[in-house]
Amino acid sequence: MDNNVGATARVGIRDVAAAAGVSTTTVSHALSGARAINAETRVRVLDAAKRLGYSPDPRARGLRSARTYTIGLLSDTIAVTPYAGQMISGAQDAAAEHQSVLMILDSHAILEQEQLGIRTLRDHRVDGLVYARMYHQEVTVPQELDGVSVVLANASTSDSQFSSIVPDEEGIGLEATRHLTSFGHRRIGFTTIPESVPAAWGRERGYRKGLEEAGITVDESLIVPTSGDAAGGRAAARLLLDRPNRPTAIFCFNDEAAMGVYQAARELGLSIPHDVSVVGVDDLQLISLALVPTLTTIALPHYEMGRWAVSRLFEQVGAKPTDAIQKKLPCPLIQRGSVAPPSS
Amino acid sequence: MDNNVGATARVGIRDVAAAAGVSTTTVSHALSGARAINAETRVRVLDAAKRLGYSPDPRARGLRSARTYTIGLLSDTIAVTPYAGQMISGAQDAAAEHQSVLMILDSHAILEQEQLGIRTLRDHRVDGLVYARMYHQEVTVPQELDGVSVVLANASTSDSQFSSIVPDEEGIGLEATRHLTSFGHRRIGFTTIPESVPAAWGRERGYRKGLEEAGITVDESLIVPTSGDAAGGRAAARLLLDRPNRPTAIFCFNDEAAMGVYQAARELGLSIPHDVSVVGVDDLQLISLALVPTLTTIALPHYEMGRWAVSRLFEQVGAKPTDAIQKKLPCPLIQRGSVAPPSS
DNA sequence: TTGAAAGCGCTAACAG
DNA sequence: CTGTTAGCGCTTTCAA
Repeated sequence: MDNNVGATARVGIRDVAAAAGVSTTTVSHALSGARAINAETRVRVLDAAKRLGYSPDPRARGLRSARTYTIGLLSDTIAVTPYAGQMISGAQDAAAEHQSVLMILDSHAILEQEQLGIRTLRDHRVDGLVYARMYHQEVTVPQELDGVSVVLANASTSDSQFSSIVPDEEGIGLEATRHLTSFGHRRIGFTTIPESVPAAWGRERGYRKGLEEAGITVDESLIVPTSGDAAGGRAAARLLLDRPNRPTAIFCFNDEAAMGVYQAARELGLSIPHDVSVVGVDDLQLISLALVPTLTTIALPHYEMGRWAVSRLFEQVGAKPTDAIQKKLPCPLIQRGSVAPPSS
Repeated sequence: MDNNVGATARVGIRDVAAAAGVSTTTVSHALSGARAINAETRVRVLDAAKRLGYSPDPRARGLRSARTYTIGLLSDTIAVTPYAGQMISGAQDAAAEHQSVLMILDSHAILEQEQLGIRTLRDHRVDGLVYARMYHQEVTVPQELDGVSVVLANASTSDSQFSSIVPDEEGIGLEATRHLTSFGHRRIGFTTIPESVPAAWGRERGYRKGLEEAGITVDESLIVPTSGDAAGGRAAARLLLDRPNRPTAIFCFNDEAAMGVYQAARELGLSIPHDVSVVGVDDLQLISLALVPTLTTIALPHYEMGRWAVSRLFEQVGAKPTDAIQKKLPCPLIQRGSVAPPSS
């Protein structure tokens, strides 16, 4: 009866029911598996559904049952780095496995926008919410999220009721340092950032631990806090390399800083990896693969974090708050061309 | 009656109606403005709604009316570059202005995934769909999208019924070349990519036009197709710079290639911008701001494209196919440190 | 200017 | 194992 010209009317559950000669209830259950159905009947229904190209309207579904087949992703910034894309990608893949879709909202790190975003996502009755940060941070989950199932990605919180996933920052420092000591380096510089964030103190702790393991006393003058970009890395490297008894290797806070270290080394007439070895963090391939020599670096698992967070959301349905998991993800070291044994 | 322990029942339109002493119909209209309401009554309703923190359930709304307050964004890759984030960000901002939310789906450039994505987005009854590419391409809009309101972002198609937005590639080549000739350069190299895509032939056409404008005959040997990454740029620059009568400036297909040009120049003992000027395309700040000297480059307006596409979707409601707009966005040249007058 | 009633497409509760 | 009935929270007729 609803034969609009041009637009084919969407096939609904009733069409399938009619085609299969059963009630809509049976169709619903045959498709969802919510209750036992005669094998033959099921086949008939599934068949009709497939033939007609039927798939249920998630809105109607959600209106009646609790679920909307929709997951919210609320982050502070998605525009700046390639990380965001990977995290979104992981989250989306996990959501798809559960027949769900991602609703993405970026607060641009503005409180007001965040609250608006929460409101919007709540209005849409998302089944769960990933509260994500682009740079590993400690956060407090906004009150407005009360009653919503939340998992933190690349962020942690003191409130133990929330599941969260973050990179193992200490492990990053440890791996990088171990890698360098295993090549025989004993004077290893570390460019870090001045902010007191998990990435900074975690990596530093790992760095210290790695030196300790190798029986090396930490030389505090080898730890240089600067900005976490190329300019910062360049400045730090100048400080470290332009002096007697310079380090034979530098562990950089991130790949951008490593790029700056390359620049400084060049300016000082030092070659990488022959005169100085370099390890970065992030594996921003735009940089790590472009540098000459290519950069040995530790990859941050943004895809995995996004994926895990959403999967956790689904597992978490009906779980007690005490079941929350705080996960630290190990980060792989990608061996490339910027590390060699010390030459001296 | 629905006093669950812990969970506050959501306030619905009925609660507002009761509080304001009117029918749900009146509340609906007072909030949507769909029909005239007595001024006092309206105030009373709006007041009650605000006090109770009411906002309508978009699913229920969508079930009854046509709209879902949801826009789909289907792209080929969101994981690799920072572009994606900017495009998403722009799209999201535009959606928010229309009280809508973005549902993002990434096909990972796999046909099967794309079809699944379309299916999902259709199931969710998105009000419109942005069909996006991360690199400017010519595409054919999949048949499965029939009946859905579609706008293309960073992609164009021969089918004139679709609105689309792409960067003005010819303008990019023209601007870059003009900028260089305005500094007095007359031998200008161009590193491009071998693929026959709009970005390649568009920028080349602009480059030729720019030279022509300045009364310079094109030297075909100055046009070098390679891969559009640092390695490619490096190889191309070696070819261009390591010979007599070398160009005094190079226009690079993108910032990554420009990074390679920097490397080659260094290896050949040439300084930028003194011996060679360089212009890139993309303004990937990870690179353009990190290079020494900073890179003069042309920014690709991904944020704007995302934003425009979604805005267009909303304008388009009820428009005839003949109203479709194919837009080319001019791209701003960002002047930084890599261009100077030729030294010779 | 307002309200009552119907119904969007589905699933849950309640029969049988 | 299956069907009938009710109703999720809204907006849209239709009627006053």
